[in-house]
Amino acid sequence: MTQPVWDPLVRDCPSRRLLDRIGDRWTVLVVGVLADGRLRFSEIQHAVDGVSQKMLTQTLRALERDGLVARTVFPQVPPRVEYELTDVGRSLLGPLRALTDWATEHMSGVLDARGSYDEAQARDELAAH
Amino acid sequence: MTQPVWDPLVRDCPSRRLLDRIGDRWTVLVVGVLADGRLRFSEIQHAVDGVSQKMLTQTLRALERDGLVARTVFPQVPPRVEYELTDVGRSLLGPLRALTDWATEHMSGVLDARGSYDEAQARDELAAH
DNA sequence: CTGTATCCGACCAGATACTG
DNA sequence: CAGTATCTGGTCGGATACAG
Repeated sequence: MTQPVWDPLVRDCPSRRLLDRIGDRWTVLVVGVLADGRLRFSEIQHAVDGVSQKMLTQTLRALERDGLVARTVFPQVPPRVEYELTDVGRSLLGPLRALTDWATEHMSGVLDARGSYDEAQARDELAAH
Repeated sequence: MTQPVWDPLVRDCPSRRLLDRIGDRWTVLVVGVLADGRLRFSEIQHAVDGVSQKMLTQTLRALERDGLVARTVFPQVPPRVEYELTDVGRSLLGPLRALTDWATEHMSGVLDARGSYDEAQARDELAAH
């Protein structure tokens, strides 16, 4: 018996590229803050702590290109640009929430496991002398 | 109203670090091929197309450190090492499947959106001359 | 305010060679 | 078979300066 559920992931490049996008450092966070509604560029930057202007621009462009985020420019001075999730973008919220829920639930357990592993490593290194 | 669901993601570093791990290039694929059961190192490498020995080792070590994968060494010559998901590791399969299902379902739409966006870009660049 | 352009350091990942 | 060690090119991302 093979792994039918995972075949697309392993063999099929297109779906893997989608996962690559989700995997980057800021995409999930940006989609997250856009979950509630429209936001201006500066509002997103403020909400996603630590993101640089360059990275936020790149992330939003990629999301727009993939049709997950809609960009609206208001012809004003100074400029006003607002971003919001499209229907497709919103459809990603469910799966993403499943992941973050898992992370929240298992965070402490994983952190403990890391501690134990690192302790064991330290002991082994000492024993090597 | 704030974004209560996403606050942990944006502000809480530990849970973000968990997502960072999932976001790397090979973790999801390795967890995927281990979904069915125990596998040897070489079997995993064969199943996950394109992964180098170095990256597979690093990925498996990280998963072991986090308690998502169990590593069993058989004291033989030549060595035999088997990997399998722990209970925690298996608990990640559900959320992961939600994501891959989403990717499969929306793949073509996203690809179309990319094509349209790139076309529009090309037109704009031509119009600039 | 919302970008774009450029430079540069840090990290990632592949290739290769070697070991128990 | 299952790693470790090292080198190196490429990419990511931050800082800065500047533009519309």
